[in-house]
Parts: sequence; structure tokens; C-alpha cells
Amino acid sequence: MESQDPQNSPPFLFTPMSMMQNPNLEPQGLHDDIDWVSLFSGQSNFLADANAMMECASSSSSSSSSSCALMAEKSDKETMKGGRLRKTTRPRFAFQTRSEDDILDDGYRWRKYGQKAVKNNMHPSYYRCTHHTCNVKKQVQRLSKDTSIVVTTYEGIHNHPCEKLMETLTPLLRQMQFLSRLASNNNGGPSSLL
DNA sequence: CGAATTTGACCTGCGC
DNA sequence: GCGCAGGTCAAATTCG
Repeated sequence: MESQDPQNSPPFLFTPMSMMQNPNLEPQGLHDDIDWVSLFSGQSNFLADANAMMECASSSSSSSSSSCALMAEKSDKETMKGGRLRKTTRPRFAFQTRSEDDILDDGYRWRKYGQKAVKNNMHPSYYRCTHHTCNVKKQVQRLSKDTSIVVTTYEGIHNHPCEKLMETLTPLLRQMQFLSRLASNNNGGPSSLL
């Protein structure tokens, strides 16, 4: 069972990305205005990805605290060849973590392709998923007003399984296959295992 | 030696 | 049209 800081809200909080534009945003109060019903209805990809992230993030980086905020919206931008932007809809999730590490270990492998000094004295880093068929990107930056908070913005949905998850599950699956084969040899069927 | 990172240049969107 | 800002490219460098 995971133990949460009793003073804090749930470990992951959703809010529209537009709220992130508000410099007065207080991370602790993000969940107050959320319409959970409309948020979760009709956005299965969004939900699947968010779930995956929550799962991975909650079991990751030891230095990050349990207080995170997860924000979501459909992005209206997509990159063209040459790194330029075009209008489209693409799922995008902002993910706040209180952590010493910039890189949140979410189970996927990322390759950094850029870093840029922008307004507000921030230096966001840009990462792409290293999987050759996967076009997911993420942007990592620290909040200017609270540098202990890392904001990770995911753009797109992975079209491949989480590598770490597969690493963990593969030996288990092998063992299950082995056991079920044993069982079927002994009893004439794997059903006895269940 | 291949993979990952760094970093300056470049491109495009947007506001004025 | 111009300049600024954000995002990406790609060559050079570093790392395992």
C-alpha cells in the first residue's frame, strides 16, 4: 500500500492545461474545479495514457515526493518537418512533480533533442521517445517560482509498451507459461492453477 | 564505437 | 513587415 502525505491532496491531480497559463496557480488547489465526469468521458486514449503515467510515475524516482499534479488538454499543435508547428489535435499532459531530479523515470526511454532559455528564466528541455515508431515528445522544466517543482509535459501517446514494465513482466510471464505447461502436463489442463 | 547530450543556428507562428 | 519567442535541427562533443 502506498502511504501518502496526510497533508497533501491525492498524488495526481488533473486540471485543464489552460490553468497552467495562470501564474497565480497554486498546485495544491488544482483539483477543486475539476469536472471529473466530463474529463473522463469519451477520452479513452487520454485516460489510458494518464493511467500509464500514474502507474509508472508512482513507482519511479525515489527523490520525488508524493505530491504531483497532472494536467491535461488536447494540444492544438503538431510539428512539421523542420520543427515547425501546425494546427491539429494531439493529446497533451502536463505533469507536476516535486523532485530534485529533472528527469522523471516513467519507464520509457527518452532522447534529448534540445534545450532553450525562455521567458520567466526557465530552461525547458525537449525529449523524444527513442522508440523508432513512436512520436511522443515531452518537455521538462522547473517552475520559476518554485524550482523544487518539475513540470513535465507529455505530447502524444506511446504506440509501444513501456519498456520497464515489459522488463518486469517478461520473467513473470515466462514463469506463468512454464507453470501452466507443468500443470497441463500433470492435470491435463491449466485450469487447476486458477 | 555507437548512443546520448549539448548548443548554436535556423524556422515558423504570433503580436504589434 | 518586423521582431520576438518557442520549438527543432544537426554538428560537435561526451559518455558508457
